[in-house]
Amino acid sequence: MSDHEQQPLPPTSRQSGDALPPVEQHAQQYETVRNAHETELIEDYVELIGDLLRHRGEARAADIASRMAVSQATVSKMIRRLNELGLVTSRPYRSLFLTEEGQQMAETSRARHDIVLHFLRALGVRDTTARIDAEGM
Amino acid sequence: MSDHEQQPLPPTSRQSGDALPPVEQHAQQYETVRNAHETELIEDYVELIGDLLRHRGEARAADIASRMAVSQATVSKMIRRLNELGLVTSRPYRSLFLTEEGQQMAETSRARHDIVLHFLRALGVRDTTARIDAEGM
DNA sequence: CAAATAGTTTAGCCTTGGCTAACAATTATT
DNA sequence: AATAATTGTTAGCCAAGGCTAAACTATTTG
Repeated sequence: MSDHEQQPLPPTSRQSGDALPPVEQHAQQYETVRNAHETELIEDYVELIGDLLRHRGEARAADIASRMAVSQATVSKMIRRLNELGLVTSRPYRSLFLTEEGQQMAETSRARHDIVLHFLRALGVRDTTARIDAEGM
Repeated sequence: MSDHEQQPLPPTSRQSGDALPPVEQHAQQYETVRNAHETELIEDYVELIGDLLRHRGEARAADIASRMAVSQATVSKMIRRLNELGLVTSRPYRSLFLTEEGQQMAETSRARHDIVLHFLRALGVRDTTARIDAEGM
């Protein structure tokens, strides 16, 4: 039983009926997904902070907590992380602010979000916002 | 400072230029995303096992490890979980198999995958597979 | 201004999903 | 059959992202 893992297919598109993709490619896909997931949450926080700043002028931990349906403790911890990553500045008991880098990320993230939104709406999908966000598209 | 979190907007679609969605809705979106993430990895494993079974007749831990770019120890641990969840059956040094429930999940997962794929290809996107998988769409 | 309420932080716990290293079992090779 | 190589498991570590409970700070109110 050592005839495993051979046949390098033609590099065309594939769907599940077809044979499996070559190992390296397959592997890289999963790796990329894992990496994406790592930054995704961070981006969500940053984007939300950006939104709060734009619409409210300030971004308090409590708001983030309720909008994310997460405990304040969790937010507090996350803010520390964002701080370490140089994405936000925070002084205790004050509103958060985004650094240059943070703003950059917020915009990118928001832009990506909006593209999907416009796209789906252009296709005539109605009142999708919630679901789109929800399903993490 | 207690004028926070008011104005319940009309329940139409929204994009980032607009005001923020009402808190409960916003919160629920994030919750749904979190839940989705929890099952996502599980589904990936199950789907891959299904694919291996279909295309190879067997699904060994080692193959999963290399295709997922993950250590064998990780796979081993995961298999234990899948077992507890009643998704696979496994005997040491033997191929894995999917339970009824596991097969169900594999199919659903694969179907979802393929829909996105067909969709994008119908739009004329070329050689997208890798990227699609990769970006976790 | 004192007390109550609201917001923030800290400490400590839990689960997931990774890892490496060491060991065990199976399968292949000589 | 003995040895080598491959495969699988176990133990123990780590970081991320949740949680609750308790302590502390600020703000609002009586």
